Amino acid sequence: MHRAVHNLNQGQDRPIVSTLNMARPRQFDDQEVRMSALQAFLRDGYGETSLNTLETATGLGRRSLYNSFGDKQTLFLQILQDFRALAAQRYLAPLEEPGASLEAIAGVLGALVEAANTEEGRWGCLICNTAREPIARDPAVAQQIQLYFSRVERGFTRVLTTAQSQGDLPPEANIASLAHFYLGILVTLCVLGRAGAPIDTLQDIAGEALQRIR
Amino acid sequence: MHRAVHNLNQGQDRPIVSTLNMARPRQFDDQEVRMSALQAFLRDGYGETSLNTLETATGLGRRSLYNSFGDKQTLFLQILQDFRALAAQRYLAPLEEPGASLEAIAGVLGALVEAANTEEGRWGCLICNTAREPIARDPAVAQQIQLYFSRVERGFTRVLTTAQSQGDLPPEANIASLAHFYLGILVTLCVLGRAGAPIDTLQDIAGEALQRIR
DNA sequence: CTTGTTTTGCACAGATCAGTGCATAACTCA
DNA sequence: TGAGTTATGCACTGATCTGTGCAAAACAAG
Repeated sequence: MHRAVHNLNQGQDRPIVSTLNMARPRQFDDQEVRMSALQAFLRDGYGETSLNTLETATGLGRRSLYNSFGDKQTLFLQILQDFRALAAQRYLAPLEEPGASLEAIAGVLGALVEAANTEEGRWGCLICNTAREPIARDPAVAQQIQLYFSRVERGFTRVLTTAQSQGDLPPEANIASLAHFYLGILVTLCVLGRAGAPIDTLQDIAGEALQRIR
Repeated sequence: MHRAVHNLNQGQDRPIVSTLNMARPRQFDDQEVRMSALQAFLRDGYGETSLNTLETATGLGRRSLYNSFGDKQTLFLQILQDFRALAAQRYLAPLEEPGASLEAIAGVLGALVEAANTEEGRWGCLICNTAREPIARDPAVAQQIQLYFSRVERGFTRVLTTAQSQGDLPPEANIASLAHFYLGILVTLCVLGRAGAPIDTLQDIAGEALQRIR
């Protein structure tokens, strides 16, 4: 059924646990396992990802999953954090660079459209997906969603503000309003991508949205 | 537990079944039951709405549910159709009136923002919600989603086209692209509403989006 | 090799899931 | 009232769910 093979302790053994008398080492890499679990959660959502699915996705037995990551919800919270960091690095990076111009917004939207070309990219954004699940009513999960959205909004706000101060945006432009707007565009690109909309549609949306600041 | 009381055969008895020798009549109204089930599906999604939930939501026993509507998936398909009709009537109506102007678009977006003031409106759009669920991989469900999105897009296209022909839009405006854009805005309003975004945010998004044609 | 520690596989518990068989209730019509 | 028909309540099935107890496996250190 599920192989727990991997390569045993590939590379150097990291000091996972700081016990004096070391025992049986783990047969997996924490990071890899979390990435595999992320795939599963992206594909099926929290509620419909069973532990059996997680076992086959990660290659671990459920006992190892529980020992290492706690129960399903605890694991999911860790993975939400992983995703936030990953998405920030992959998509929000241009937005958060020190001297980012308005082009950074085009960069973000373009990257999202681009992502819809890959199968995994079609699975959407774990934050947006989770926002529509019952688990989103859990306070800790809701906080993760809030953290991500406000980070996105802050990124847009920063870029728009500097652009306005440099004369790339008219003084009467409403920065906060535009930031909300582009957050909305980001969300819809993820959601429609997941829904299977054709790339052209996504491109049109991004294109029209960018006209707002051009 | 669950009451199957209602009022027995309220109003005139509709000719539900065309049998010569009538038997025990149903103790519920089909339409009401489907509306209650819709609430449940909106709140928890297809995958996480159990039959127990449907029983308490509708007030019926599961045996009656199965006899009258078939299994869970069949019921859900009927309700997807109900929702399409309901949403079209409630939100898309201004868009589909014969002589609709650009103001109709503002009307649609405004109505969606408005809906986020109610608790039920916060539950989002069943189509958008379902698009993210594993059940959306079912062909019949996918078709429902497709039908709704294309109807929305067609509505926007019609209004934009007539507006352009009347000089309310510049001749170089790309109608198809704008229709995609407003479809995207519609989706993001539903999704962010569900995600609990403040009304101001939704208003900003709608407002900025409308600037594109003003 | 022995001892100590952690990981892992397996089987199980208890809950919940969708769906069904069947007896009976409830009604129409003659 | 009685016969015919449908709706409903209840208990049940088999599958699947999350989570856990326990013993054996796998390693480190002495």
